[in-house]
Amino acid sequence: MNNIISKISDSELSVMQVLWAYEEALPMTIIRKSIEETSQWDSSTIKTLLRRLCEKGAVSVEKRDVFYYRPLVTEKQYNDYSTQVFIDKVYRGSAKTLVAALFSGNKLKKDDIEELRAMFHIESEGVEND
Amino acid sequence: MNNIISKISDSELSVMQVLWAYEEALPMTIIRKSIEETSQWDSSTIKTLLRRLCEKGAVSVEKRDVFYYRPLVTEKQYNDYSTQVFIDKVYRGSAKTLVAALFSGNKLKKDDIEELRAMFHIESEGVEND
DNA sequence: AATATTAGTTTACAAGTGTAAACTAATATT
DNA sequence: AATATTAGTTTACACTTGTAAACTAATATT
Repeated sequence: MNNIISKISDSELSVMQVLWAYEEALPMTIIRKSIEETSQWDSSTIKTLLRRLCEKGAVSVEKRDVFYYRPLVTEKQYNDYSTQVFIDKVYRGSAKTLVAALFSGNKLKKDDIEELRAMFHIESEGVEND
Repeated sequence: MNNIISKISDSELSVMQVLWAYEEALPMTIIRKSIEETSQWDSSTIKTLLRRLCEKGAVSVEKRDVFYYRPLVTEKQYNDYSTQVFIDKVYRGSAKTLVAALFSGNKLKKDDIEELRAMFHIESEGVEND
């Protein structure tokens, strides 16, 4: 699975994100229209990306009247894995260092911090981890 | 600058990280020895990576008895920028969503959370941001 | 001095990526 | 029915990346 995830390229990810945004398998038409809203890729490009995603095992196709494409990797799986890879690469594995950097770089707004503090609070009272 | 950073590849990053780990410009000898501790790259590979980093403007060379290599991008610049790119790509720009995911995925240990809570606490009392 | 090691330069080369054109076959629109 | 649009397949092509070999020149070691 992680094997599959690590092969998804940035352009391919954009296509996956469209698939993740809907609940059901999608035909080209929908994918194309959805992507046209934010990018100017030729439909040819989208077709290539879908084909590559299928080859990599990240998407399956189902023949109905037309092909329907369905993600085989969930967004959470992708996000969790690629976050870990990113943290290992840039922050030598320390999630805490990353969060501290976000905080001191003002990437977290006051409201965000309130929310996170509440989360952290519940956790530190109710659960033991590590 | 960001332009330069976005061109640094993963392998090249490993070389940058060696340069960042020292204070002064470094000759090949040191770089090679330092990298040998953790990877089995041929010294040829390291030379190629250094050359590419110079071409990209991420490293400068200074001729003394032998060439000395010096990073032109700081680790903080790199980390900040690449973190932003990552968050934009995966978390649609929301640093808070990323932190929440780290938290609920147990990537933060109890001690980390304590530390971060303390950080957040000071901030939310002392400073207004956004 | 002869040999081994290393720095630096040039060349290589396959795999992956971004981006698409060119076809064919089906479907929709006038 | 003729034409336009679209889905799907095949082919393309330059650029980047990981990884190094081959060569030259300098330096160090025996």
